[in-house]
Amino acid sequence: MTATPARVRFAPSPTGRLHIGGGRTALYNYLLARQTGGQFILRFEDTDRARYQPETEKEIIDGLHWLGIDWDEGPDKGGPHAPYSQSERKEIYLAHAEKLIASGHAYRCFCTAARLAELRKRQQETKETPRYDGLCRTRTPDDVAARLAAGEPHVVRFKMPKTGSVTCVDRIRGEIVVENANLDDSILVKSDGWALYHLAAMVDDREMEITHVFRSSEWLPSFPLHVHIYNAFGWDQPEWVHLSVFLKPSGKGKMSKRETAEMVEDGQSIFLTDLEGLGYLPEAVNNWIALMGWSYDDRTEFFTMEDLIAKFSLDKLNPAPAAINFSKFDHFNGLHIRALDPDDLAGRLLPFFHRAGFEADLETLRKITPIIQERVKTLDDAPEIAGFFFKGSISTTLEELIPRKTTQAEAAAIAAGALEILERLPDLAHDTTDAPLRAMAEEMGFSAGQVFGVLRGAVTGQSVSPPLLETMEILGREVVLERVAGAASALSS
RNA sequence: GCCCCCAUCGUCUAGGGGACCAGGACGUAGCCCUUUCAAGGCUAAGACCGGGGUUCGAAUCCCCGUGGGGGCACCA
Repeated sequence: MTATPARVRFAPSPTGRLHIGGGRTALYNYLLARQTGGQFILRFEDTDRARYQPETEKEIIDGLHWLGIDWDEGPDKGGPHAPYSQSERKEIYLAHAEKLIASGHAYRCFCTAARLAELRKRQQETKETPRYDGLCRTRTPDDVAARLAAGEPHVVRFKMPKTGSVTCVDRIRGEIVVENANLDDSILVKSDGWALYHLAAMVDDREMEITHVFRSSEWLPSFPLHVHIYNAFGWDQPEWVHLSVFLKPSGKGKMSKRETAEMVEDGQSIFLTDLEGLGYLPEAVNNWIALMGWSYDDRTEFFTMEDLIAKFSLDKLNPAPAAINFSKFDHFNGLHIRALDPDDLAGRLLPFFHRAGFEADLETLRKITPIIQERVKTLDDAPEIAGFFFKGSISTTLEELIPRKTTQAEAAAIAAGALEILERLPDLAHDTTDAPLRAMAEEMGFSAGQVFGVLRGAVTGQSVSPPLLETMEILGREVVLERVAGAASALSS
């Protein structure tokens, strides 16, 4: 797909943790930039100094890097339109606000916060739509000058036309026509001199030559305002792309702060920087979130980053909100785990064994990985399944040593018989142990399952394990014989 | 209350007038494979929100209703 290079940006505000919704917005931006050979820009919208949380800037950067998303311009690496943090661009916004005032598209408003609160309260009581009543809209230049000279605090408001309508074009939804009479005189610059999103983001997108504005559909209500602002400056509109929001798994509304916190306690999370620790692969996260609101065709669902870059298309974006589906997430994680080169997987597994308290080494893990690769859904499953490989000794209960439909005496006979066979074999490679053990089962009148069951319990201490013969091969002769002997004596007592 | 958006299986979705008694995926159930557990294969149940139009013909286009979602800050 060839297109003109897109200049896109991900512009989070460092006021909270980065979740999968933001991750998806960043991903789509990134995909379009890489697909078209354009640029992807990271910008921090940190004009709200009260809600600013510096540590979330690092979290955003770490989260995006983990996903494999990198940017061409940003606060941490500069670029032709630096600075890339809005807190450093205050004067630019102020200058633009002045332009708007001069051209009659904005005005200074001296109403106090108290009056505004009072106004809003009254409007709510009379069930009117809460909005500014326009008191300062018609002040004379002399009046304004006098108040300015007196140092009266004021904000700058957009002078919304009272009549007519505005047509907003969204890439996903098409034309949205809104009556100007329904729109408010929104504040553009606060009394402390900081620009609000409405002004700052528009100015930055323009200055940074952004071609496609990806943002959450939560912005749809102020979309008309933003179109008006662009028009007031005489600028051409960018492509506006309003992404549908993510709904909680039940599909009933957005995830609340409290619910996301509860989720973390339950060992699940929508925060990017939690997902790594929970054993998810960034490849799976990308695949999963890319498909929430976007599709390729009627059957392809497995995508690598390269696939996504090649196949992403604005035309296939879906306007409807999507409920988060964690079981599908697990499914994708499994697919990507199985698609990994085993040595690569072993390297990713290592920290999970260490964290679970096992003194695992990469060399042994590389031997184990092929037999557990298709058994783990998340990386943190692995120590549970294969931790016994790194235990000096295992403790088994009689229950674990006796398979179903088998008596203790039978299990004891199996253990003793198997021990005898294994001791005589030159090595415990899985293809040398296979035939003798099966032959023994037949001679003794047991099913292979019974024999393997006893040995599984003896060797792994678990009733569920990776394939037994391969497991014994990796464990080694000494350990296997010791454990089987231990089981034989336990069973015969 | 007002404004805006959306509407296909439980969930994510394909579908853009006839190719659809609606396809795929997750999940669920069953079977096969099998030393356990997985993985894999096969099968099953499961949806076009309702009502009007337009049309020879509508899941697809239009209108109304209903339902769901989002927003109404000197937050973003």
